[in-house]
Amino acid sequence: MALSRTRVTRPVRQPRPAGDKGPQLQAAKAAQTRARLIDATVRCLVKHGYANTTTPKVAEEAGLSRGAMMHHFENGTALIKAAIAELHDKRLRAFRRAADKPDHEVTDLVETYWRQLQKPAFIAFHELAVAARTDADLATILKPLQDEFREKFNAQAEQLFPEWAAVPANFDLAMTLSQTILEGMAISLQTGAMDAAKVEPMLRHLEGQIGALAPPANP
Amino acid sequence: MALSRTRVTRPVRQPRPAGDKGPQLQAAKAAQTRARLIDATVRCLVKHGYANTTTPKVAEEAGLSRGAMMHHFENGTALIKAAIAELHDKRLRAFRRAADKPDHEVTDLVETYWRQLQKPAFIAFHELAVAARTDADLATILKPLQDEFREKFNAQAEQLFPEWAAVPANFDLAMTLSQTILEGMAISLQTGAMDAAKVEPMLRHLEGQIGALAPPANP
DNA sequence: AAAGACAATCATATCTGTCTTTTTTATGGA
DNA sequence: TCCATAAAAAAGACAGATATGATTGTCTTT
Repeated sequence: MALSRTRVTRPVRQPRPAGDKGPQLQAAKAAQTRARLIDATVRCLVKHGYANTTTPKVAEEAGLSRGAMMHHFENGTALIKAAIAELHDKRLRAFRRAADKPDHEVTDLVETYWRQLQKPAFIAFHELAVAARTDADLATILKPLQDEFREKFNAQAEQLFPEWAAVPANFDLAMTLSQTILEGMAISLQTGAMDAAKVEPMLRHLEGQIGALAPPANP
Repeated sequence: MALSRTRVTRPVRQPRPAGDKGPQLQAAKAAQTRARLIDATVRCLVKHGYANTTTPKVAEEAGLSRGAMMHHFENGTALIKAAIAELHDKRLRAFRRAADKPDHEVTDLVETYWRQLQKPAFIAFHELAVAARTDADLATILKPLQDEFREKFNAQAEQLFPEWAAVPANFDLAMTLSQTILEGMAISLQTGAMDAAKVEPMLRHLEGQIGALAPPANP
């Protein structure tokens, strides 16, 4: 896809004619079509990788003509931006949903996040992250979201397990350790750099580590 | 770069005229030029990523015309193959060199491998690994080398620290743990998914973990 | 009738592989 | 020793393929 260099000349956006209530039913259809295109983009990211996620492929995946696609997204960059926002929200929603369940064990966080990492959203996001390393424009979009995710991730955990507040250094280490190991394993599995048989022992070891870092239990 | 689909029709290569001893000095120059092109390829992988590592860019990076380049490598695929082989050898050589030094501490392995992961070779290799996820031809080339590297990596460690043979399960876990954490951190740093300040604590924690998994010391 | 949704086509740019031409280098005979 | 010549190295030119953004046209909804 390779984001086209940011334009300097901004196309003038026509202000809505005053008194225009705007369309009603077509708006719903348009939103649906946009969603379809965004979904198709994510699927393409997973199937073909960022570099081979081209506008014709996305259009075909969505079952639309390229022209129709360009009607909803003025260019490929806009489409990618929308897909990134959708992925980001999806990751946050999945995480929040998991946090809303009662009876949290510390190891639940590990299991939950590990399951999340198996889903397409993470694969797609990693594709984007790798591409962003050599694509400044993409990095500009992605970086704040990465930071926000990590921030909310930590905040969520902090709120879920308040007893860890007594050992902030341990908390920090446990979080970094979990993220590094789980994400590292997910990527290694994807790229074939790791044997799937080693996953289970690693998960158990990580859980043990977190237990060792945990503050003394309240009786 | 996107490897072109493997050709079925092989261009006929003219056999060397009988009795031809072949060039002597030019062979050296050719090898040097080939090396220059391979180096340029690796630099391009690091600078522009796999997807944007095009034959014109490599030629420019090497200070050669594209025609000259195609003289040494019949197509882009051949160039990538050569670069992969070079990267693989480089990683193995660096590792073997480190192993040849005397007085090994267990933590030396951690430090040594971590330093290796900072070098361009690993970045380039990861670019290839990610691309290989959605490029079957590239995967075919890469997979055996990844396996071989991991195999030799483990064999090297096994030979360097024979006392671990007493606790094979621990050895296995320590190796996987080290590889996952270190490679995971290296990637996270590259993709901006991790704060550089967290690296040191993680390294120390990993070293502590390895110490805990180690067999009882010989008095 | 006006605007939105969708489709088809066009012009441009870039990468790729192949082919042809020029320059350099090596080597054997005069 | 010197030069003629053939092979290697390097450069340049070309056509095919594909992606992109923009333009134009058609049908449907409001």
